[in-house]
Amino acid sequence: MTQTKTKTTRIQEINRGIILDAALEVFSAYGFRGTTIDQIAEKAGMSKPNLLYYFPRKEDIYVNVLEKTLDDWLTPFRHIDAKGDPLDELAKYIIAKLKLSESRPESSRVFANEILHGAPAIGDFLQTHLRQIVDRKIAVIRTWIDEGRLAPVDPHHLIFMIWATTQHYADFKVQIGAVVPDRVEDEDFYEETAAAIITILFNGIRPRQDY
Amino acid sequence: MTQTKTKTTRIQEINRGIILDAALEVFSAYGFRGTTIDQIAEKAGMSKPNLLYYFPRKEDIYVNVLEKTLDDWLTPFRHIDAKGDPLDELAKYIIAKLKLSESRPESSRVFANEILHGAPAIGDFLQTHLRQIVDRKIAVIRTWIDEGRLAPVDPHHLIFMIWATTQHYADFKVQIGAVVPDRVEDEDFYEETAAAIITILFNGIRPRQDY
DNA sequence: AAAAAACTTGACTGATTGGTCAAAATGTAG
DNA sequence: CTACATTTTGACCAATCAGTCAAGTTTTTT
Repeated sequence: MTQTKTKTTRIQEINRGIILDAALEVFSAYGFRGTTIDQIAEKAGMSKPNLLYYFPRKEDIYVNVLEKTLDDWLTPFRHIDAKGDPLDELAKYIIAKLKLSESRPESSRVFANEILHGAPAIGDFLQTHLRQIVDRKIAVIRTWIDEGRLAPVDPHHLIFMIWATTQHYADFKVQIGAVVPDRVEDEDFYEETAAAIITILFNGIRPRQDY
Repeated sequence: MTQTKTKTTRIQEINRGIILDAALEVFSAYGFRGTTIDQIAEKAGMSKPNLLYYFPRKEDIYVNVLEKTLDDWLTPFRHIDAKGDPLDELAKYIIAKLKLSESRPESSRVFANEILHGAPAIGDFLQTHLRQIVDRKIAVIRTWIDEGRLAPVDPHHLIFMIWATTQHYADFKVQIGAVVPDRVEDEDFYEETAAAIITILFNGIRPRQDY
């Protein structure tokens, strides 16, 4: 067996982690081109050549960061459970994504930036893996609609709306902060946000008699 | 009167326009740092020094492009009319924004990219001008709600939801294309999208007896 | 038609930056 | 303790790129 040895040492594991954490912050703030290896190295507390010892190319760091963020991003989506109550499941999903937007906005931004620029690094992933997962959830939503447990809406656009809205609170935070400067710093802003979004999404904005 | 002469010639007007059009495309694809002046110059069909004759710094081009996109972006929002029917006005706004996402996605992307990276060039604008416009529309929405012509939802979050969703179709086009590859190329995809979004937003996704 | 103003560009320059290299320092296995 | 592998870094290189400059060409004015 010509096995390429891939023994990962303790130091390697630690340093790769440090580098990826530092890189996430820098990439999220400045984008791929706007980020310099020196910036990441400084934030990671090591020399540039040392960093390049762990990730030989700038792109390697970027791809690794992206893979991590993709996972963050998709995990709550995967957790949507066909057997659960439709509204509960979607509410849970929205809350989970908003919580992520709050706790790890950098992650969301790196992802958004990649898509915005045409997904040069993860285009393939989107067309294969993401599409597959989405197809599966689309089927779940259709079933819910067929069973009369959800209003008859277009599943794709429903998903896009939820993605867009939850993503927005991480990616456009600066804009939100400029428009509602007082509330955005509140401890419970994200809970208030979740409640507001869920209310609108569930009930719509058309006035009803029964209020 | 010490008047600085600002006589704009015909050639200046034409060339500035050509440059800004070219720059919009390049900035939207590669971001500020990712764009080189040479790229813009080539796309504009002129030499780099000539381009710099019209806009002395790279940032000048960028700021000018941003101002144009901001205008695109805000015009439909300004058109929301307090005297109109609430649902009609919001539907019109959604349709206008989606139409823009379709016809000028570059514009939307440059704007998104700027916000994503913390709005270094237009932060002030957001905190003053944008905030003012938004405050005014928030008041309109509150009035509509008080009059019982709109369900009692949080006006800020309603606006954010609409912004997020409509923006999404321009900014995340690659992702949408990966997930619904067949439909996205259709002539009437944007009309279908508008209809789906409006349905969800107006009626919500909670199933009702009266279907 | 001549002079002035506006426009255009080839050839540079200095700064930045992704990546290399060889040598030193540190860790580890026997 | 010793030999070997792993980790670390200062010094460096080549490419890229924002911006300059001086010399030319074209357009406008008189």
